[in-house]
Amino acid sequence: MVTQWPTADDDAERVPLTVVDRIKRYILINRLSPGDPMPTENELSDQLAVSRSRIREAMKTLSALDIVEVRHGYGTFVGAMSLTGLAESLAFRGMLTSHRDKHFLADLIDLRELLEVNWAPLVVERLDADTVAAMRALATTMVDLAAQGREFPVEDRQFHQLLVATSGNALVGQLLDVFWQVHSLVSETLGPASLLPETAQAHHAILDAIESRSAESLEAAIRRHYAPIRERMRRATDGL
Amino acid sequence: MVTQWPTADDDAERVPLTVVDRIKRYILINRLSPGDPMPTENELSDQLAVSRSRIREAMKTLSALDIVEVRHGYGTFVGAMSLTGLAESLAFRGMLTSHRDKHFLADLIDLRELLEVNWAPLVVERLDADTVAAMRALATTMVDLAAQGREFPVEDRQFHQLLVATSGNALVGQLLDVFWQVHSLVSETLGPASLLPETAQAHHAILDAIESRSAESLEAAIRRHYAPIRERMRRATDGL
DNA sequence: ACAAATTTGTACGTATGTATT
DNA sequence: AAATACATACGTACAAATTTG
Repeated sequence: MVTQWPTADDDAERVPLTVVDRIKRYILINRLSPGDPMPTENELSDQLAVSRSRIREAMKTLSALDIVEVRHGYGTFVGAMSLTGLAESLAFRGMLTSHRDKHFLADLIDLRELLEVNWAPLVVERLDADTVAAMRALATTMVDLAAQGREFPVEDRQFHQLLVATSGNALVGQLLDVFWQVHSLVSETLGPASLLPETAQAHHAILDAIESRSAESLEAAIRRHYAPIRERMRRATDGL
Repeated sequence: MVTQWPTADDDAERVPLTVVDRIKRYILINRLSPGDPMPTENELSDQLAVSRSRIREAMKTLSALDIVEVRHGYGTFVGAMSLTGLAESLAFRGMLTSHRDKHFLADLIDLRELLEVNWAPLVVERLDADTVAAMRALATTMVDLAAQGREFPVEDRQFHQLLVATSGNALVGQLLDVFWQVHSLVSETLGPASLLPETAQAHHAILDAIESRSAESLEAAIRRHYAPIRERMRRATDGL
């Protein structure tokens, strides 16, 4: 097995592995995949020779990182190792510090824009008509909702997921989705939404650019999409 | 049993908040900052009317996300909400799946390169001479170590931290550092390092480009820096 | 340097709630 | 509908670590 484990040189300094690490090692050694069942807490308690409470506390840690997934009354399974923990941590950080630290949301928006813009050439080249049609429907729904003064989080999130899916980089897709969630949660604390129609319309503009097959237009459209979002942020943080 | 959760100041909730959420709410409401002391486990157990084991399990979750920081025998404090949880989760995902899913490390490298390249113009414009000198010293150390066949993780990490610090985007700096850690950990499982001299020398080339004040050269130098890293990855995954 | 006090860490037993078959 | 397997919850006792006097 690849997992390096006490190789002669560290028996003086040898600190016993934590329960968390031993459970991780169990998953690694047994080559488990996401979704595979883990031993029950009682079995782990026996195998690792620690109490149930210790196992449970370790499972809470692993579960927070989505390394395991606990299904109440049924069992524990290897998790998908998604970025839900990052979302939770960042969202809390944003809610706690965005009053004092206006950079946080700004940095987040900059990152979102940068990552989306970066794949503009690829998107223009590869985005297929069906996906564009689906995105067009979402954009239309957004405009309708905005006209009624309603927000459109579900549509917006899915739109951006489809946009970045073309990149072929799964990690970026997951990261951007996390940033979307964090932005959505934190911006709620800044008061009611504003500039809804402008934001909704910006999605149509993005699709127009894609259909015009111009990477430059797409980049510009994406940047324009973030303008009203930044403007809203500016208004909110100015009023401190 | 369920002893109705008795905090009188908020009762609009249909489904009772989890212990984790109630502790988060405590931090939010009391406007605590990272480093501020939390109540002891016994106090929280009394205040929230749940057993200490429950409190401890919630603390494990919060601690995994660095929302609280627990110090044995001393107390619990509000955490820095760093990205350590992300690093742990991604590193484990990489170690578990990189054998089967070669995209993971590739996506990670692409992201690192993209983020560093993006701020090349700013770096060329703003990186001060002192920082460049410090980075030069690091690069020289790297070359020396490489010549002895030794690796240089500490120097490499610090080099890239200094490089991206210029961006002014703290979030990007933290993310890149996480990616560095994950890459470092996961690539260990691919076998011994290779192409060390090339990689070390690439850092000098980056500094040369910065001193030549050309954003284009810097971008090219950064991309060349990642070439031997990708090459090593290719060799490792080809041998599956 | 020592000891006491405080606080988190570990263990275990028992009872209860919950999802699946 | 019942049985089973499993996670959730509580309480107590003691161990280990850290600060403070």
